[in-house]
Amino acid sequence: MQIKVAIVDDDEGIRSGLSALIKRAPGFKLVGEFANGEIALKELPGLAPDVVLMDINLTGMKGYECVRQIKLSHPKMQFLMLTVYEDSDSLFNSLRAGASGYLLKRTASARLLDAIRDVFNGGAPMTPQLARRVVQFFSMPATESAPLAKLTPSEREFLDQLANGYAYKEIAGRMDISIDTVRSYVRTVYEKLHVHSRTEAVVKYLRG
Amino acid sequence: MQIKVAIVDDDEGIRSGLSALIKRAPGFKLVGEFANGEIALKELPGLAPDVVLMDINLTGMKGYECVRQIKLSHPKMQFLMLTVYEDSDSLFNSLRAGASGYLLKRTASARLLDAIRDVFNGGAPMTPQLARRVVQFFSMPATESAPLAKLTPSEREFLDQLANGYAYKEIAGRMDISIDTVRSYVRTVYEKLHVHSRTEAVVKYLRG
DNA sequence: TTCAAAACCGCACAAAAATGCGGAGCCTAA
DNA sequence: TTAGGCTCCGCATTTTTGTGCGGTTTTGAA
Repeated sequence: MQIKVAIVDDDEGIRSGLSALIKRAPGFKLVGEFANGEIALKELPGLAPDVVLMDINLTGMKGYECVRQIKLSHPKMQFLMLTVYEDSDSLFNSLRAGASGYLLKRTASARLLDAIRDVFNGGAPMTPQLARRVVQFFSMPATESAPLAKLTPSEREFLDQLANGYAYKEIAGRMDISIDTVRSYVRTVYEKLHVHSRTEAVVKYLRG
Repeated sequence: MQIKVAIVDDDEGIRSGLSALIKRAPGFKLVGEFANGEIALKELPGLAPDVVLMDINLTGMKGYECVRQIKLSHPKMQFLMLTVYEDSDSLFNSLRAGASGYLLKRTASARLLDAIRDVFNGGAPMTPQLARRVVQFFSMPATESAPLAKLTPSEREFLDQLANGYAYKEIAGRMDISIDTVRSYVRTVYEKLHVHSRTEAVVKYLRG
C-alpha cells in the first residue's frame, strides 16, 4: 500500500524538487501540490493525503496555521514541517498546531523519505537538536526555584501518587507505609507547597 | 576523545551486559556502574560521566528521582533512560527530571551506542512511538481531548473552578448557584470524564 | 408540538480528606 | 554529643467529597 503525499510550499524550485522525489520513490504517491496555505486548506480534505509536507514560512497564511485548521476537521492527516531555520518559535507553534515532525529543507532525500514513512507509522521525526529542544521544554531546572525543590524524595514520590489519584490507603499500600504516615506526608507536603487541599497540591506539582 | 559512560541498573544481568558492551566499544569508556539510585547519587558526581544509562524502575529510589537530584547540581551530566515499558508516566516524569533520551531495554546494541553518541552531541534519542507521544503533548486542542469537548459551557466553568482548588461551597458562591447544583455538576462532569475523584478530573483537565 | 438537553435545586449517607495533637528511630552535619 | 531533618506511626475530630435518590424550569432543535 502506498503512502499518499501532498506538498505545500511557495517556492517553485523546492516544490518541483520534492515533487520529483516523491514521484519516483516506490511506495509513495503524490496526490497534490500547492503554492499557498489558502488553496491547500480547500483542496487537501478532498485529496485525503496520509502525509503532508508543509513549508513553515509560507507567504500569507503561515504553515502551522494551515495545519491547525485542517487538524480540527481531519485529525488523522499527518503533517511533516519543512523549514530552512531551526527556530524555536516555529517549532513550538507547529507542534501546538498538531504537526508530527519537523525537518530542515536541506535534509537528504533518502532521509526525507524515511521521515515520511516514520510519520506515517506513528513516529515523530525531527533533527536531534530540535528533539533536544523539545525535551528541554519539559525539564524545570531552568525555572527551578519552585517550592517543589524543597521536597524530600519520599515526599515527592508521595506527591506523585497523589497526582495519580490514589486514595490515602492505596498510596499506603503502594509505598508500603501506614496510612497515618501518609497523613503525615500530607501535612509536610502541604506545608511546603503552601496549599490546603489535594487539588491545589496536584496542580502545583503538574505545573512544575 | 572518549565518551565517559556510567550505568545504573539493579538487574545484575542487564548491568553486566551493558557494561561489556560499553567496555569493548571504541570511543566509549565505562567509569562506573551501580545497582541502585542511592549509591549512584553519591558516586556519580565524583566520576563525572558524560552520559549515564539509567534504569527507570529501580528498587527504592526511582530512576527519574535520581536524575532530578543530580541534575540540580550537575546540569551538564546527561541521562539516557532505559526501561522495559513504553509507559507515558515514566516518560514524562523522566523528561521533567531532565533526562535527555528514553529507550527500551530491548534496543539493539549498535542502536544504543548511537543513542549515547546522540545524547553526548546534544540530541534526544527516543523510540518513534515515544517521540510521537511527546509531540502530541503539545497539540491537545485538536487531536486528543475527546472527553473534555463533550462538556457544556457551565460544566467547563465548574471544572475550571475545581482545578483552582475551590471547595464546593466556594464554587457555589463564585458561580452563584447552590451547593447542590455544584454537586450535580460533579456527577455529570465525572461521568463524562470517566473519573471518580476530584484529583483525577483536574489532572485530565490540565493535561487536555 | 414534542422531546432532549442543559441548568438548576434538594436531602441523606458513607467515604475520603484535612488537621490537631502526640510520639519513635535514624542519620548527618555542626 | 547535640540539634535538626527525614522517615515513620497513632488517634481523634471536623470538613469536604462522592454518590444514591429525587425534582423543576428553560431552551433549542426535530
